[in-house]
Amino acid sequence: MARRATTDGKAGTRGGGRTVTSYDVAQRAGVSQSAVSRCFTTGTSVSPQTRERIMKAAAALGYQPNAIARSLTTKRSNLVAVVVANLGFNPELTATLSRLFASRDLNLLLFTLDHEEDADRVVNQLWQYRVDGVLSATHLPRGHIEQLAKRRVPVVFLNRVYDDIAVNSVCCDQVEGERWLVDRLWAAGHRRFAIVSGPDSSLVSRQRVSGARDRIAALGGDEPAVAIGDFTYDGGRAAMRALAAEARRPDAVICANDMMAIGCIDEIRLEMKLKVPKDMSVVGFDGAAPGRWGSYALTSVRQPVDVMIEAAIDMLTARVDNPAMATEKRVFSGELQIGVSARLG
Amino acid sequence: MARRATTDGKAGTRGGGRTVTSYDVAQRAGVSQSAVSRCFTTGTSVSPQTRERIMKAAAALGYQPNAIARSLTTKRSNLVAVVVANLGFNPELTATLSRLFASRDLNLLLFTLDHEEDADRVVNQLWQYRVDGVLSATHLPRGHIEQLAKRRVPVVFLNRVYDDIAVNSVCCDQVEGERWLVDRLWAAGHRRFAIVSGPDSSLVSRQRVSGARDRIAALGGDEPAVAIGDFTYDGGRAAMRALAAEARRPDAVICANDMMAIGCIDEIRLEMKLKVPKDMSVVGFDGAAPGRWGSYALTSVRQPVDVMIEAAIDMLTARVDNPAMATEKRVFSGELQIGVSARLG
DNA sequence: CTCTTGCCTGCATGCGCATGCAATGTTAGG
DNA sequence: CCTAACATTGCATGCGCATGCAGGCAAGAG
Repeated sequence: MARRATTDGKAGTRGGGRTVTSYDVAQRAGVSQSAVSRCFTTGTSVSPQTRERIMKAAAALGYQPNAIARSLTTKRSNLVAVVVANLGFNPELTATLSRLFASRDLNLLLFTLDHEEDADRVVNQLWQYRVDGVLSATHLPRGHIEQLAKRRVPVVFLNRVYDDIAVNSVCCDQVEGERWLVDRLWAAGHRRFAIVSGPDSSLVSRQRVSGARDRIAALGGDEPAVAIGDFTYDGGRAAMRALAAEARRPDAVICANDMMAIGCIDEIRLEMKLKVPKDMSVVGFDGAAPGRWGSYALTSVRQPVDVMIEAAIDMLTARVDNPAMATEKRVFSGELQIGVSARLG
Repeated sequence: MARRATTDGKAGTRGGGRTVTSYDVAQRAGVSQSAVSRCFTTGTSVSPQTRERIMKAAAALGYQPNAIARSLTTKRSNLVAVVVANLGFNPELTATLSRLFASRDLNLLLFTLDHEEDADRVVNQLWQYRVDGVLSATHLPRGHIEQLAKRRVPVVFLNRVYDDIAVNSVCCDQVEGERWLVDRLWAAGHRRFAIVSGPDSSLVSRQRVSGARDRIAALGGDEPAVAIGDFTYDGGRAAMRALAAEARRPDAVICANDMMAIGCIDEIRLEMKLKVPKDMSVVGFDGAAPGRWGSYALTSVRQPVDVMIEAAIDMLTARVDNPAMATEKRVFSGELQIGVSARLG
């Protein structure tokens, strides 16, 4: 009956202890291995009494189905690769992701991308593990995106959009958010704008910057000075230092994210010895936690992170079930978060 | 020859596209599947010309070995479960981990634990995926630790120690760090100490608190007032508010971590309208990034996170290779980080 | 009472790869 | 030139589970 001896004491060894397999449970329950398998698979028919006996045997032996073996046959790993950039990634992001994944029986394989060259390694790894999908909060090289598409691995981008290729994405309306900020600053009388951008390689940064700049132009304002940051606190301080050296001191600084806005505020207060927002207004973008701290109380645009992540996971799982589904972009509006870092109208 | 038709166009399907297997590569290269397998396994002998032909065929087909199938036979998944607490976890932690894992060909399965009840789910999942080891930066219930030990899954704790069971751990010397802080504060003339602890359930918090309290007592100081926080900014503010209501206003506040110290500083400055450190000194513990921001410049004890994580991974991999290895504790000294949030002697 | 359905169940097999074993070719030593 | 030792290679098999298929059984229809 048995295809092999289940008591050879060698197979299934792991550092000395045998692992319990469905065969062991089957034997103890006096049923076939298939019955055990069916018992742990949803949507299969097992009689109540059989199920009970199997469950009892399983509990007695401490049996847990081997997800690895399972995914070998089902071609579903229940693993989702999450790719984030090392620098300045949102700490709440992974926590939220993990929580939402758990409720969907998905597991999170985390990759961080320090440099673009790492993309090779990451894409290889996630392919080798046959992840069901990829959720990327960072830019991925075109070639790799195409490769994943060819292999039919669904990919959803979080706050990364590509204008030249069709990819699934969930993002926050950057342009709209910046428009809100500029409008309010303008209404309060600000006319000398400065912008602290993120790196040029970041499309989100470019969108936010052009969103702000375009609105300023539309309102008839002067072309703002731009300093380039790197999305970090130190980058924000350095950018502010650069702006301070300019001939015409700005009265409103628009930062491409909250971390840099915080850096700017510290630079303004501690080095330039000016008051925020009396002497200079500062606004950010993101809704990061430290921006809400009392010392900063940033005026910013809060991204609905939870909603966005939930939407991303939904998009992803839908495409895991149906890989042919059309690519889609979902854009959520942010929420104006009014603090005291800017004089507003 | 072939055990099955590799061209049936059905097996290996994934949403329509066939996946490339070692059989396909073997066929194209005119060798056996074993040769392909050996070619992708280190420590096996394949002649240079065979290897070249196989590699060429593999590249042409875009073949990547299936890690799932591999781990089914090797009983090594190259997956390490990382368990972190949702609240107040160190964002740099996961980034550093991910980076160090990549250099060791390990992959990171991330789990976050909101509530202790989730431990069941998490331990089940990581067991089902047959992870090679577990790295936990949060507390795990005794029962689960024992279960993992019985299953011979190596576990290493980061900054969590257990005094009643033998577990592997890497931590920072909390007591020593607090002693340094207290000594310096004492030398500067502080005598009215207050302590902001973390939750009672946190052993790290208890160690830090008793480290500080014991040193104060040893120096002959009065018993400090204690307010309980939750390791968050808001928790720190609330705790400081509670301390401010006490009859005897402290001149030095010792916080169990940096986030709460930041909260305390904001509360002192913004609500109590006092100066830090002129009117009150504040110290933290961790070396968190925001603590180094100009507005706070926390005096704290920096934990050597990189070194600790590296040590943890080393401990873990050593035990993956040799599960019988004795349990071990490695304690690293922190580094006194002097800011301007405290008057020091 | 017989035949048809439908529900459970076991059997056999495959998922993609690693590996022990045997067979082959290769080279060195005598 | 012959034999031993070695380096490669292929074959067969198993890892643990899911699933198509067919057999068995009970209930319902005629």
